[in-house]
Amino acid sequence: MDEKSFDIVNSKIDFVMMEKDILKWWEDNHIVKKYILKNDKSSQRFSFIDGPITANNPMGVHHGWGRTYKDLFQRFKTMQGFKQRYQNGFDGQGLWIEVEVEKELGLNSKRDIEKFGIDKFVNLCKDRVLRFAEIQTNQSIRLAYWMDWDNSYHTMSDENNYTIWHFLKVCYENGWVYEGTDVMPWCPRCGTGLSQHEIVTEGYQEIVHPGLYVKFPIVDKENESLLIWTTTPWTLTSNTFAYVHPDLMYSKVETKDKEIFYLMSSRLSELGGEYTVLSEIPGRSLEGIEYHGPFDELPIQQGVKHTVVTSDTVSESEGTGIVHAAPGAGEEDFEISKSKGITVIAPLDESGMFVDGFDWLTGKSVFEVNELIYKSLKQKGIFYRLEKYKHRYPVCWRCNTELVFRLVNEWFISMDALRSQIAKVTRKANWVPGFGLQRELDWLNNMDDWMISKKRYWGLALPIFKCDCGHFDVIGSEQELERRAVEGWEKLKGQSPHRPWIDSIKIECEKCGEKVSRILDVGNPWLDAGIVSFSTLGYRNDHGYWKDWFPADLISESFPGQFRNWFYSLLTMSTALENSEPFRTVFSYALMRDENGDEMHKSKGNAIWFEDAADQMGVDAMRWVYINHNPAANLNFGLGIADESRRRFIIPLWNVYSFFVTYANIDEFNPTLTNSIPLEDRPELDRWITSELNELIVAVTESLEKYDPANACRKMEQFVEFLSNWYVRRSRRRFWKSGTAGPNQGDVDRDKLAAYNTLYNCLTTLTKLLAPFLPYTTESMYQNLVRSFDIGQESVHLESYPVPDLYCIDTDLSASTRLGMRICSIGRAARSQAGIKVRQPLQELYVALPVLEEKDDLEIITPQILEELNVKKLSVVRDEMDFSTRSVQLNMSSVGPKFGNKLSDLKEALLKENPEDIFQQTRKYPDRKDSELDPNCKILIGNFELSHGDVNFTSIDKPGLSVSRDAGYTVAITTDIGIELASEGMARELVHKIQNMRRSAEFDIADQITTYYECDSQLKDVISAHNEYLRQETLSVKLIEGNPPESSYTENHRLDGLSITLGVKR
RNA sequence: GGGCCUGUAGCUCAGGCGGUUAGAGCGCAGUCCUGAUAAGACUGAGGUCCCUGGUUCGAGUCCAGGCAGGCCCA
Repeated sequence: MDEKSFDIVNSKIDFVMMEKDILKWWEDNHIVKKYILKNDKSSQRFSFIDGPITANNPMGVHHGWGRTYKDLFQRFKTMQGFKQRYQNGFDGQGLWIEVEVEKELGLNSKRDIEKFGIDKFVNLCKDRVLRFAEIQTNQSIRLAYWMDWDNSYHTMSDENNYTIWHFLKVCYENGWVYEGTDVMPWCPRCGTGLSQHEIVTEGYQEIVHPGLYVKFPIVDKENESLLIWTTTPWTLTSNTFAYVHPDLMYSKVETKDKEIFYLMSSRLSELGGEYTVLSEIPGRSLEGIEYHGPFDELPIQQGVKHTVVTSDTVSESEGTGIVHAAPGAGEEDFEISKSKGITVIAPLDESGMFVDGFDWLTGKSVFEVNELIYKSLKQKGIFYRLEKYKHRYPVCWRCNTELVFRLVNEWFISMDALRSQIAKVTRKANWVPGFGLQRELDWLNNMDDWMISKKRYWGLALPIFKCDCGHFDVIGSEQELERRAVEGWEKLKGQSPHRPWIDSIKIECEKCGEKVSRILDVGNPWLDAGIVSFSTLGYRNDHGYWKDWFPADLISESFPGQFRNWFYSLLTMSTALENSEPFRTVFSYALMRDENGDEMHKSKGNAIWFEDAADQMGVDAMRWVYINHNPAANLNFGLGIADESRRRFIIPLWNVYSFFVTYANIDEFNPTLTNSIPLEDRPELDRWITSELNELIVAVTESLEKYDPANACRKMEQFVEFLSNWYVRRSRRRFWKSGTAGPNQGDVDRDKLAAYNTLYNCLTTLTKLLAPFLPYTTESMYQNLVRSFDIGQESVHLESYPVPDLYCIDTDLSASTRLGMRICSIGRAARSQAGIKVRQPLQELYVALPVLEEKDDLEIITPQILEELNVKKLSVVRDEMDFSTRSVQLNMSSVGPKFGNKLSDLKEALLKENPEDIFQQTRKYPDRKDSELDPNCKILIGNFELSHGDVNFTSIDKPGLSVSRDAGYTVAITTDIGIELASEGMARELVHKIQNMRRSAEFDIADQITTYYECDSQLKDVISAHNEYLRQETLSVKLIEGNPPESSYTENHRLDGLSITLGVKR
């Protein structure tokens, strides 16, 4: 005899503790390793490429969201038998890391770093990355994110950097790499330019600047000036021209003080005092006018001729309509100066200090000169007016320093040749959600050339060697570097290809033979992440392997930002190298907010740390929240929502499981015995839930394959609701009743065994179906349900994903059951309306259906409705006149297409008819009261001829019944309770009381008892009439009249005003 | 200024092809259950489906134009 049984399931389980136990069990038994090797021999592959996580801080819950998706899809494919790589990535080069290390060291400028030592600094950056990579790894393991953690890639790895070199070499060979001068946003604190990517969104703040009005005296005209306006007084030092709109009108005005100003007619309100307009001219008439610059006395301004030019970029909405231009300090000014060939003065060094040639300003910071400039302007008599001006202005996204615009030399990849090609490649990928494609194309259209250089320390060493003769070279590999190195190779040997070690290398210029050094710039970090679909797959050294895994079947990241960052760099690099899409599907999702919908910020205190969340809500509850959410919408996340998901889904699931185990042990159910009941021999309730289960497998599999996991969650919640609130509830008595389901085949109750077979199948299938979603809960259930009997795989995560058995799907049964549930719901409403509780049996239930064909559906489910609603008889009412007055409606979906625009005439005609007459026209034998529907009937309404499907009948209830309606269904119950029914109701009430007493007396569920009663004769009659029933329901071997003995558990009760003393004894 | 997304119950959100009386969860009100029990179930009250116009016999759904919010880019 088999001694095995299920472990008792605690229905008040502490999920967090359970998860920690499971986690330890996985570790002790090396389950992750086995999972990763599970499909090693499989010929099917699924290539997921991980977007590297910045290893700079511990994970927050928002990382958990994205990583849950990554894990979900990989687990799903694993269970389906696909071989995968499971490689996680860490992003570790760049300014993010530098800034944190600077903070740790208390450094505050590039000079500080250089004094500290670039080599030490860079090593500390590497250390920091490794430190947080380890922390994030452990956090991810807690999330049950199953990756090959010993094989994570780092963007700072030699291979990653060298593969970027290769990419740059290809760009170079195509002539796409160039050094450009540009005026660009620059952070004086960090000493580096910011790329377009970095400031477009996060990088703006409302800042108050001076709004300064200055006179530019016109050469050779007494008292005549252009009036200009600027918010950056320091740029006046580098003014080389001014510009006006060619077509808009400008006014020449005279003030009280006899000064003459030129400014745009629509901006005259900028003038302080009274004035007279002398004349009006279009802007182009001002073109060529020469004026005295505001800082002509500075050495750097010597020989600069200042003139007015035109440009249609001049705004009518601010300033004076005459724009002062300092092309060395303003983007737009620079563009215009380039096209007109005007002198450019670049005033600032990389820390924002004035360079030589600015006399008393030289060496002063751009942030400390405003007052001095006002003073100087006043001395020269050209200061006009100063006010405050509030506007959006770019700041450094890391340190919040106001950016300045600065003329710099930077390195770029030209996008002109690539742009349309990238767009083609972009269209080949499947974007989820769909609008992602449009977003990406939009970005590509607007994208300038890609600036790839940064004047910092920790990052990709750009392999560009630029000679004084003007020639530059790009090195494409470590071998090429070694071959070409004429100096410094020994300094790099044994080090990673980073600054400062690589800076010692010199090569020989191909053009002039001079020794050439590498430019000091490091690379844009999106190069680092964009190359991973090559570098991590052995593109350079194992091309066959790369071909096996490229392009990725899936990548997944949050979409804000990634269109212009990772998605963009992946697409660009893949297009340049292979003219191929780097991924087939990109699954992206929105932003996480706090529970109130506010942005999470560390400083605001509403950010949630991953560990706190895991320990408070449990990982599975978190995961369910994540997956259950529409990824395209922001997720408002918090403790409350996780609790809700646990209450709504995980606990009901657990309770069903706990219920099953409780009774399965009592009845010695053993899943390994071969005595299971064939499905076709099981009751329809079993066949129904099995049908639903198989439909669920179909739906969940489809949803995951379509990357719509939230829909899978909805379906599973619906199923568990069905399982718990219909299947188990309706089946309870089958589990309670006597007889076993165990090994003694002799007294096996077949109906009971069928119930166990069915529920067991539902639960074990669910654990597999849910394993990718809730890895802990399903493992805990699986170990008990399956492993307790030494069957199945070692872990649920080593199982195959369930495959539907389409043969089991019975849509008619499904429709019947749903109809039954609906009728019960309406019936309960009718009961509650009449104030009669379900325990009181009632005589009859009348049902009227909106569609007569549904009568067949109803028949199968009728016994269950009777039991559920506790009524003796159910009648389908065709003639609703028994309890109501008839009315008729048109069935629009069938009558619409038939009659089209004559429908309003038909409606009018219908109003004139008697609904009862119309009803009779649909009957086979109109003169007989219970006549059936005539399927071929013709209904005449006015001039219209309809068939029975074109109309629906409904009715209004009569007294004597309690009637309730919903969605076209009408249900009526009889409310008369005769003596018989009342007695039966009281018997039920007694059962209920005795069962409560069993509990209070702390008897075991299966204990047989003796029950004593002492009461008046009316109740005695009830008890004797229902003696058998009472004993069965309460497991009472004997039912004894008389006062309960001392040893029994005793209570006094009142039933319908009658008193009774009850005693129960084991 | 251009592009994209969103607008449905007090809150968070579902609503395949246009079709009879628009759904769920939470919250609220009331009731039940007590052999899944620090759970659970049921019933009820909540809707101008952002507005206007159009197409159609029929629009939450399709089209156009607004309004509001969000995102992306000038």
